[in-house]
Amino acid sequence: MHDHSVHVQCGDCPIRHRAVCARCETDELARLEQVKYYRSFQAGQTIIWSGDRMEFVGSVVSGIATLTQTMEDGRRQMVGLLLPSDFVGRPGRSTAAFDVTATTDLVMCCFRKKPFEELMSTTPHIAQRLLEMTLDELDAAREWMLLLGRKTAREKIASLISIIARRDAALHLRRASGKLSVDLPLTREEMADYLGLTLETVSRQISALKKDGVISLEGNRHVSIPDLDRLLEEAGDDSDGGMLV
Amino acid sequence: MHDHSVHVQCGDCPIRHRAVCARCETDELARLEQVKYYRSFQAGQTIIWSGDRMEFVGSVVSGIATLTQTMEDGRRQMVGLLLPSDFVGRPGRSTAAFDVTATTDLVMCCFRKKPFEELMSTTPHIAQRLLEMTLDELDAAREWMLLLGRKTAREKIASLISIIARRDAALHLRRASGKLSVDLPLTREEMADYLGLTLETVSRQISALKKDGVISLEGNRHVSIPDLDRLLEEAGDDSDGGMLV
DNA sequence: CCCGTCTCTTGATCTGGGTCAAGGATGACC
DNA sequence: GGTCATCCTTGACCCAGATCAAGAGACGGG
Repeated sequence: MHDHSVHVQCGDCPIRHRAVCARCETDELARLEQVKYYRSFQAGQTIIWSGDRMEFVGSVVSGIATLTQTMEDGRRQMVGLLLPSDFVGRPGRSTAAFDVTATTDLVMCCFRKKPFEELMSTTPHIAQRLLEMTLDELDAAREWMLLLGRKTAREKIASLISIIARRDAALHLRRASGKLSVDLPLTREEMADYLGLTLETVSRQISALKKDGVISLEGNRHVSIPDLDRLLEEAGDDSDGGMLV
Repeated sequence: MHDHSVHVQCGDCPIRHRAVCARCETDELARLEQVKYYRSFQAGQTIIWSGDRMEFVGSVVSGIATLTQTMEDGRRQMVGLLLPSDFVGRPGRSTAAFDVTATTDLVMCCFRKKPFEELMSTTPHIAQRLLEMTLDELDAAREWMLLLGRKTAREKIASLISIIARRDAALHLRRASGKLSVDLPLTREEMADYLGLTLETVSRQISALKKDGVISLEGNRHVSIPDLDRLLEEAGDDSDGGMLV
């Protein structure tokens, strides 16, 4: 017999806590537990190729993965950035529509798709939670579309930094810890793929923001933000209120 | 007592057929029927402003609506194009994230949000169908991101025409009717907002595609496509197979 | 039929970001 | 500490698409 409270805590598997377990019942958990497994990937390794048959869904436990789309001539656009606790996979679809790649070493908590779908069809909470998560992703994708279609290179960079800062803050529940700083988990090239720019332009605009005192760098990947409002203004977002800190 | 078969047909209300009724039961339909109502909008009228409280969900019965986002300085990006049978609204959210505007005269079939959500929580099929629709939208948004971030103006125009042709074909179940032709339901400016371009560039690229024989125009809004494969090639999509015709 | 309003086209010019090219840092490994 | 590979920066130049501007259709209303 499973101990309910242990399962609600979910150990090192965020999906069960965040996506599935909120108001779970013991036997559902037991069934989930039976089909759950972990997979590790090395930095740079492709997890799923676009068009592949997908036989699992899951969530990121640690590390970072990206969702990208590539044209025949090599032009590449990132269409999703997966941080720990983010969900991957589409119940009801048999093939992947995009490449999923680990950009750092990565651990995922996976569920075989069939049993997961069966569970979903018998447990309304799961479908509802997934719907909520998918709607969040859709909103994020639409903000991203504004960025890609209408923002300048400088605004794109400022937006990316504030997006990462926000997700970071949400993830670590870090509160008003004085100075705000973020580690960029992406190379310049990955940022370029995220933003629809070239890596040279990314580099130039980061240098420009640094020169203008909007951000400062310690090493290539660590950014401090002396004035968050200033950064948000540079990002061209309409007032974002107290999302951060 | 409701006649089940009538409700499965759904009369003039596509949501009930497409989103809700697939495997419905009589009493669910009766409950839905009680909270269902129609609203008409004139061309150009704003249906919902971003940030507004949203007290209904629904689907487009006839006409066309757009989802747009606008920056303070007026730069504008379309982030959704709603054709008949498309769903609007986010169960679980209280405020709208984007402006919804009728670009033609429009009829929507609406459901008050509260009862719809209650129905959703008691009827697994509804949440599952909505999840499926939302995943479709997310896929479309991600294709759109590739277009916005990486395609040239010419590719963007060719993509837009093929997207509209595809949706049109799906909608009207039109089969190999000889020559392929589409009505563009958008002004040049709306196309520009869709594609992240200016209206002048849209006009120029349409002229160029016409000059090169990829499309031909009858009037400003009606496009014929002599060679679909040629158009898809211009759009830069990797092989789309027999999605059309 | 004329008038005003929208929508669309086309031309001339400008510029943000792409492209090409050359190094400079950084860090892992021997 | 040296070597190699990866990542990043900066400069010079160019071009696709934006901007500014003028005018041509299309169309509904009086």
